Amino acid sequence: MPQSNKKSMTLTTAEENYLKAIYHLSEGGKKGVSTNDVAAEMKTKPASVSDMLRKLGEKEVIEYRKYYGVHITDEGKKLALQTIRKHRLWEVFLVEKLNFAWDEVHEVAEELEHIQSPLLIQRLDAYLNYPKFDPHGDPIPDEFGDVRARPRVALNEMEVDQTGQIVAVKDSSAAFLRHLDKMGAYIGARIKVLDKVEFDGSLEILVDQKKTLFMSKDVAGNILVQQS
Amino acid sequence: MPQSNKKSMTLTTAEENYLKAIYHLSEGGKKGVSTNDVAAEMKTKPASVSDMLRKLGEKEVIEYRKYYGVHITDEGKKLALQTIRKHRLWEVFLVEKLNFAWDEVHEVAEELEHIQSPLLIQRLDAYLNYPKFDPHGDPIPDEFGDVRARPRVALNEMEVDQTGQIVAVKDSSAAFLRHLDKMGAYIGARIKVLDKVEFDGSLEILVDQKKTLFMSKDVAGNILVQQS
DNA sequence: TTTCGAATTTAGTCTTATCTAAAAATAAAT
DNA sequence: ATTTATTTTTAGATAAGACTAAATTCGAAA
Ligand SMILES: [Mn+2]
Ligand SMILES: [Mn+2]
Ligand SMILES: [Mn+2]
Ligand SMILES: [Mn+2]
Repeated sequence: MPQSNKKSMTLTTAEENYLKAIYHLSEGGKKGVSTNDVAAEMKTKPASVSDMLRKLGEKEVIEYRKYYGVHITDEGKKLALQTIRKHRLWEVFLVEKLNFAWDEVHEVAEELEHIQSPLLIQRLDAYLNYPKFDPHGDPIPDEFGDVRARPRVALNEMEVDQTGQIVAVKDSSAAFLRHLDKMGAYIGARIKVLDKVEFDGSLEILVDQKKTLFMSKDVAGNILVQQS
Repeated sequence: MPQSNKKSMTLTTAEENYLKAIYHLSEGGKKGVSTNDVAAEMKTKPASVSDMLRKLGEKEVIEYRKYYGVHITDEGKKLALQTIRKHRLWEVFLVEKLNFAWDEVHEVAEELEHIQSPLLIQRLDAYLNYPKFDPHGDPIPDEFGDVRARPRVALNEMEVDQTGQIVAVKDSSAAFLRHLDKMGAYIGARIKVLDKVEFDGSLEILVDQKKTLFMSKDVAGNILVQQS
């Protein structure tokens, strides 16, 4: 029998991590998420994933048809967004209050997001003054799982002379973030595309109307801009 | 072979909880801690405890001789105090920053204490301004596991006319703490013993030179006072 | 339509942490 | 010094979450 999710569905830490991965892999694409994709994202083996998918299916947070990938259910989406909310609120706390660098917060938040206490999150949210975005520019869902997304475009997609503001990064790895720090790029920076090099697609960018810098197409592809 | 604890010994969450329990049960008494005592403290069965003791013994954080109870080792004491430090720092955070009541913090801190991040604790400590005591008056060990204990006596042991200041509680259960709130007793309150009733050992206490209140011997036994 | 390679699932093993029931050891009482 | 009562340990089971190796299914190519 399927789990009667009358009231509250409780997930283990492992289940929360898998569900979050599935949610993220679902974003954009309408087609199901494959076992291999989940395994890659979670750094586990496909066999382990199959097992977990069965369990998540029984709990009705995903729709699971063997061999055909999974779709997240509404209930699952709500739970995933709750975990994401907690993750991002903790990241804000670490950066704003404990002076962590933005490349130091992810691993710790990955643990903190599993602390079970609605009161804690409610109070933390208030303490942080109800932030709308995390240190990487990602939106923080509200307690009902609603996210207000900003329209944004990858920097490498912009044309010469277009302007905007860096609002987020696609890649939150420490290596990438430290590279941005070194270059002098940061969330909130006003930018203008000065040139796009034919040869390798790299870009020349004007930052805050004073500094110009070059970045590879690859780097620019992981910077998200709100155009203006 | 015993775990070569050359450098850093890492414990699981369950192991940390058991070790903390053993540490607390060790305090005061010089004789070993019994399997049954640990089982009672951990709300698990003695059979489960035996298993865990064997594991903790192999990791050399306790000295384990079958049938004769356990003694915590120096290494074990250091690790237990580290977990206790984290627990109490988080409790301070919850009360001071997130406005939790002192009877609401224990369960959450019981989870937060297992987050693995030396940087996090170091920063949290600084953010809280290096507190020396938690919301229940218990001392917070420093990063080397050193505790500076205050001399203190249970309120029911005091004589009539003696004075002092409430500095801690022995029982941190929500029920007891809420009772203290209702009575108007709190950490830091200046008190004087006005009377000790022959009949049932209950006490009449003057609080902050203005309010008098009656409390049972049982309640007084869980209030710790620094005499003056 | 058959075949073949990749993706996926199943089967079986391992570790951690718990339990119940049974056996063994210790401590206490005759 | 035995016998008993209590405590503790062992044996065997279960559940979660991972793995490897083997079997199965799917879909694309021939
Ligand atoms: Mn996580
Ligand atoms: Mn983030
Ligand atoms: Mn704990
Ligand atoms: Mn405390």
